[in-house]
Amino acid sequence: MNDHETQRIVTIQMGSQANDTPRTARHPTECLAEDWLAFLGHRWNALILWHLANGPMRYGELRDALPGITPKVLSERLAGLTGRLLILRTVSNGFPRETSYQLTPQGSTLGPIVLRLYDWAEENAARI
Amino acid sequence: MNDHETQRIVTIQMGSQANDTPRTARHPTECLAEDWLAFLGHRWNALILWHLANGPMRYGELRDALPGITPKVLSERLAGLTGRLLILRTVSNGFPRETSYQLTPQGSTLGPIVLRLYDWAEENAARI
DNA sequence: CCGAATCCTACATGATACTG
DNA sequence: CAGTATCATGTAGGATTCGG
Repeated sequence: MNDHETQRIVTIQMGSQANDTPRTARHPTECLAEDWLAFLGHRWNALILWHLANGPMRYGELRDALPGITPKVLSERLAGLTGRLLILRTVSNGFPRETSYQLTPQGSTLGPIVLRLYDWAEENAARI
Repeated sequence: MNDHETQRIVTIQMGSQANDTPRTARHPTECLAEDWLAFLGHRWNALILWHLANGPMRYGELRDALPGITPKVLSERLAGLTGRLLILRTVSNGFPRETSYQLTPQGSTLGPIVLRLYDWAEENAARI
């Protein structure tokens, strides 16, 4: 199993650098914002949330909405987002299988924040 | 060189991306927020901005304030932040040389946004 | 004091093929 | 349809050393 998207609890503000927690893909961080920025900075993650903001989507729909993403990476991202409780996975028991993903309440609250960043970028840094 | 650039057509309302811009991110993105998330998600970047929020700091001060960072990486980050006009670099002509970094107006406006993410994380995702 | 120049490794991402 | 399993590769981030 490939899990370079493990979760972890980070101490807020210069906590003791406890290494007893499972390490994440990158490096131990002390700041929650830093940690989430790293997570959201991973490719596709923010985009997936963006798409799901309009309502639930199936795996195939997401794949089609994200041209260039590979099934492996899409699975990884969905698992990561699910693990962080930003999205919810629902599987039907029919055939063919239908898996649906939708934002959790927490995932929804994240949208406006990213939106702010987007607005800021448009205003202040549209051209780098 | 990596030439298997998949062409993507997603248009979320993106800022046109100049190809001559120093792409610090791993991949070309179409969304400004996505791009900035990737940038800010790079290790140390947000933390450097955080530290500079309290006022100008010298290279050595930053290095000491960021335990574990190597001079190379610190230079890279400072260059990246400078290139994106988030911080300003000032060099004195004395000896020994004194280089000072401070937030630009744009860099300052970014702070509150990251703060929002921090608050969100504390509320909704403190324990993953 | 403030970096630049090398070298190195882990990880993030992708390509491709295959399965319940 | 909704994913795994392998395999490959660029690059981010770090260790170390040297220079102005």
